[in-house]
Amino acid sequence: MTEDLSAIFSPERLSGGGTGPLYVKLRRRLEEAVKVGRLKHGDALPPERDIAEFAAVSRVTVRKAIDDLVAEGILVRRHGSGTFVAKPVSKVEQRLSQLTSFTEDMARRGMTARSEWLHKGIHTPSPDEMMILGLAADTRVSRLSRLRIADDQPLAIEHASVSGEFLPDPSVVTTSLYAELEKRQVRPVRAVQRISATNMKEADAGLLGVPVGAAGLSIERISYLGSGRAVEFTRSLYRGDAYDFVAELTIGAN
Amino acid sequence: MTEDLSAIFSPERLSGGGTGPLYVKLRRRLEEAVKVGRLKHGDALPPERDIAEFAAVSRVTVRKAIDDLVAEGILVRRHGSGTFVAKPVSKVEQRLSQLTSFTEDMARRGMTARSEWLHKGIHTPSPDEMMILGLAADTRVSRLSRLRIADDQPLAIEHASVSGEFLPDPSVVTTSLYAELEKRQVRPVRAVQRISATNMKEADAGLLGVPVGAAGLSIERISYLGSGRAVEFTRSLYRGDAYDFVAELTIGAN
DNA sequence: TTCACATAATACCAAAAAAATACCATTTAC
DNA sequence: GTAAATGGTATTTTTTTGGTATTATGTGAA
Repeated sequence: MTEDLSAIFSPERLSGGGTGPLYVKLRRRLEEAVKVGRLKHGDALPPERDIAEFAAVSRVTVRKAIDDLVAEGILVRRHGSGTFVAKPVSKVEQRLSQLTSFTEDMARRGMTARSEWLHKGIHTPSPDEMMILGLAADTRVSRLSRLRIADDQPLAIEHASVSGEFLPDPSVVTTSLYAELEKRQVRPVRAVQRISATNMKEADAGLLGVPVGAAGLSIERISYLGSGRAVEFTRSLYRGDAYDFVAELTIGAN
Repeated sequence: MTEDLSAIFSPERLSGGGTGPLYVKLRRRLEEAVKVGRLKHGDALPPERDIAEFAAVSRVTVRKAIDDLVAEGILVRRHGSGTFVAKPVSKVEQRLSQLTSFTEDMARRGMTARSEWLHKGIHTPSPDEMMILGLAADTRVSRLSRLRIADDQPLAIEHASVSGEFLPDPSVVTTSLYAELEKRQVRPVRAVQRISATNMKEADAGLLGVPVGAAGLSIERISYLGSGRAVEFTRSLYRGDAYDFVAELTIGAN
């Protein structure tokens, strides 16, 4: 995408634009352009060389102006590709995204968390997985099951299903599924989860060390790419009190 | 079929044609030609090698331009045969409805079909709808329920849920939901459906005029945009024999 | 003065995208 | 069946773009 250089970077505007060093003036112009919405989230800045030539300053000066905005998280640089306006991350989003991490959740309650793997494998998708992840019958799905343990007490069973396209080999996952997906450039930006109460069946109750029929907290989560494509489907069963609500989770980019 | 290469791909038009990489310019030319009707549906594009030679670029550049248009469904490639302008989407949509349309399905069995609306309304999404359609809690969903009647015998109950984003006002739907979505440029290109048997509950059995507990055919369908985004979620309950399978429907582009 | 430091310019490095080349696989015509 | 035509793909080269080290300059404080 090509910006109108003159509107933001014209030398006249710079020379007349307030006080201080050149790079500060440039930074103010950029900051303003983003704030006003002249540069929208996702937009590419012109190449540094173009800005420099247009504003009649050296490229390093341009870079210095951009440096500050990158440090503030307003801009994002990608080597060899360009500089882009970052996506704003709201506080609500940050708060909600914390809900997905078992480890952090336990830490907030003053517990130490670990987990034991029950299963990692690649399978033909079940009808549910086909429906939810939008898979064809001849594709594969990676399944990961683990027992979540807090303070040496088993607390939850977690079953994750990921399209094989995004995670061909589940054995590479050691701690965080999201971290592994991130490595593969798969970045879910949004998740919807349902939390409800259920009575434990024998197998689950046994693993969690509670009597059959005890109340459990069932959490189903589907996470989506920016395109709307479903990436991952996780069913978790927690020991604990019952409540029921639906939360929308937006995971901040970058 | 031979096209007039110079009209679309001449190097002069490319060098002067706007900004950006070569393949973007080429793509714009092609897009324009199809939109204006210079290339009509079914027409063959010239071979990639010819376009490349004529436009004085490499074949891979031509391919990259075509890639995008194929992804958008505007062009179709056939290995060893050629690249063609895709049929207008209405035709494609028709093929989807051929596989899922109650009316056509009944016609194929020699029955005359009609339907009675049970409900049309806009609602806050249920947990299921939020999960499946990927909706936030503060969005809306259109629900359409009807009784499908074949040869004056009630045969099925159908509940459709569509994201309000795609269908803000369900009352405008008279016969075909897909036709209405098509009007709004919403074109699902893929659907996954699950068909299974169930025992009828009292309410459904009453509507369908069968005894409580009679076997019914439950069909759940989710249709997706090309991007992978879920558009519509339909649950149908048919009278009839029982079978269970998962079907994937891909809309062929030729 | 002279040192310290911020500012700015020059020159070169590295990653990514764009484009070109060469070869493979499938379809169609004969 | 064979050969020509056509789309498919892997590899390489070139160009574009951000990253960094080095040098020069100006300004204020010891």
